[in-house]
Amino acid sequence: MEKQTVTIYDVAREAAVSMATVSRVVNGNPNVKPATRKKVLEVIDRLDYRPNAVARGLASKKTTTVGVIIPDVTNAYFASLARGIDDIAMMYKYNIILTNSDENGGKEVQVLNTLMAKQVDGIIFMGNRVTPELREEFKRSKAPIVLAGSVDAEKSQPSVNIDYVAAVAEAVKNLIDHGNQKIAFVSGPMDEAINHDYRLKGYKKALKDAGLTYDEKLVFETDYTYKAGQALEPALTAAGATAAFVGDDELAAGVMNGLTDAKIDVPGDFEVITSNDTKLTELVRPKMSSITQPLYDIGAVAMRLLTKLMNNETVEENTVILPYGLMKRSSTK
Amino acid sequence: MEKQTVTIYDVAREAAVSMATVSRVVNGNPNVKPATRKKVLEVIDRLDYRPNAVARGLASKKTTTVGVIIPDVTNAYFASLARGIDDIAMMYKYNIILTNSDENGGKEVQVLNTLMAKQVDGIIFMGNRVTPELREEFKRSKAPIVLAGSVDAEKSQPSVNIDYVAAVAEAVKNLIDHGNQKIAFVSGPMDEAINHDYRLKGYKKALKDAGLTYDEKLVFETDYTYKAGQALEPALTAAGATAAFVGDDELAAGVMNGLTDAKIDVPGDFEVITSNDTKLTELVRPKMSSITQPLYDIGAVAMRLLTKLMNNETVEENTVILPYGLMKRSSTK
DNA sequence: CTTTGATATGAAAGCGTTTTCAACTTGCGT
DNA sequence: ACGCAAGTTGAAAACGCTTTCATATCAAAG
Repeated sequence: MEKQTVTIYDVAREAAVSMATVSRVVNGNPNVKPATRKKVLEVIDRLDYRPNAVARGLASKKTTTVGVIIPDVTNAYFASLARGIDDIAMMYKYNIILTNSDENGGKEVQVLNTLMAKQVDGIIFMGNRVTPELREEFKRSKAPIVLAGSVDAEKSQPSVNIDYVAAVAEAVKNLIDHGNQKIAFVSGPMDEAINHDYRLKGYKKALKDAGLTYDEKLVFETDYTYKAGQALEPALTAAGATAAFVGDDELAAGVMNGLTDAKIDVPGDFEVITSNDTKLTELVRPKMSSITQPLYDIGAVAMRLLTKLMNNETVEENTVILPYGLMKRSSTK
Repeated sequence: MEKQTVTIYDVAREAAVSMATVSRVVNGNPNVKPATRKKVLEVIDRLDYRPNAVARGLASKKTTTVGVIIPDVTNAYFASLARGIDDIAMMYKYNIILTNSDENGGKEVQVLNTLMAKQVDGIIFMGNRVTPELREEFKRSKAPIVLAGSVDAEKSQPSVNIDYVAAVAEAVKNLIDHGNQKIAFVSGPMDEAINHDYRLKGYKKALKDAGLTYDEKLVFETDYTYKAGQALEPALTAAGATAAFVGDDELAAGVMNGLTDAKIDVPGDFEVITSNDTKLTELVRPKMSSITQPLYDIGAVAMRLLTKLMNNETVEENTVILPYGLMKRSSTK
């Protein structure tokens, strides 16, 4: 009793027209006499005909599906972008194939290949470690690819981001203005372009602008986890830091709570400012000051840009920079 | 200069074999002489041939793609499930089409239809408001559907969950054991089966078991947002509650912070216990006691179950109940 | 009534695979 | 040398749609 599928052929027969005509009414082609359109529509309704998107994809070479490579959906920052992406995708009648990469180069290459095999019309990539192999695969792709909230030092692809170096510089300057001389730079893996080539640069710039000297001992490289942040307290104190810029909100919550647990008052004795302005910043006490980013919009704009690219529209600027801000909450003075 | 795609036909020609043979080696069919397999493999490598999954899907009627309907990726609870789903999917060579529904019935029906149009091999549904129309669509689907971390009062579909009523009952009992007489039940929308038919039942059961009477005034229905929780403090105090069971972690963080901001000591003057055991419970101060759920596993097991269903394997039990626990942290005595 | 330029329609060729079925080889036992 | 089963291969028919191109149809113009 396998459920029977009704095809365009069945509709054509019942409506006494050709497949071509059925196809036309299904696709809203205007070259159909209203009377026959009505007739076909009735049959479609009666038979409950639903076009097979796979067959459609094969015939038209368009799948109305885009691939999205995300480090980890469980990360609030990327999840927000993903939401923006999906909403705009839906608005333009696309669906999203979502895959977690864990920023693992091998997995990324593999995933990219299966996405291409599935003939996605475009790809949105999130992740800050664009390896040469990956860049090679990007080039090979016939589907346009845009980076969202992610940078590639080589700028090999269209992308949408904020100005990370300016944002970080401003955040750090803020800390400096509060009288801090020893400001820690707490970062995720340094082999990620965003940390090494952008945030760190912003950090150094702020230091330099203020006449402070850069001290490697104030740079702390860890992974993006709450635990890692929490465990950082002894090292932070030992280094004599009185403030910290942190590259991820969950990580920042960790360092803040670690500090607090060690009876160090935030922001009284130690200020911390974070980067992503996810919901988390408001949930935690004290609330965390943060660089603000239009998270949802980064995703949304990236997807919008992708639709243009898929549509072969000429696009004025391939790398779009969205505005950032600084939100003072309670983890800074 | 449109990039040229190489097809199975090209490979066949170059290797001087038939398409059928190429297809066999690509699909690992053993009925191929090692020598010709080698020859074909070489050509595939030389031409960089990549099978077109869409054509494959049309011919084989399998897309190795499953649809996932999620209320909101931005919600930590569902995001965790999604991660479990994707990992297992990848393990079984499936991809995920992810769509946010906002638990909106109309959107859900529509999304379900496009998923079916795309010929997904199966569907995982998250959402606790299974409307009759939706149930109707479920039935119509030829692809198996399993609910993950979501209940349908009618139990119309395979699903994986924890025993919500027992879990909530235990959590509330815990509060009662601490001497609380007036325990608030803070819940998301009551038209969601999980709230009305499960959690509330558990709440009432615990009350009854302890000889306490159920008081509607202690039931607070809101939406699942931090703000909503935070705004609840006056009402909570007015009702004379000294403890609360909350149905969502972000919501719980809101009520806790609202209480704290109003100088009400948690857990000293007011205890709160939450439901989902997401990361959030650990980030917030005091850390929140919670029902623990194997979030990742709920997703993973749901996906695993789906693979069996898609494979027409006979499955012993269609509705699987995973174990829950109670984690005492610092928001309860 | 014929011509003409839209406007509607249909036939059929793909799209790139899988799969069925028949046919062809081999190796062996006798 | 013969017969046969097992192992290999290819031809061709799907799969369900879009799209091109030719053919009809039709209203208005001559």
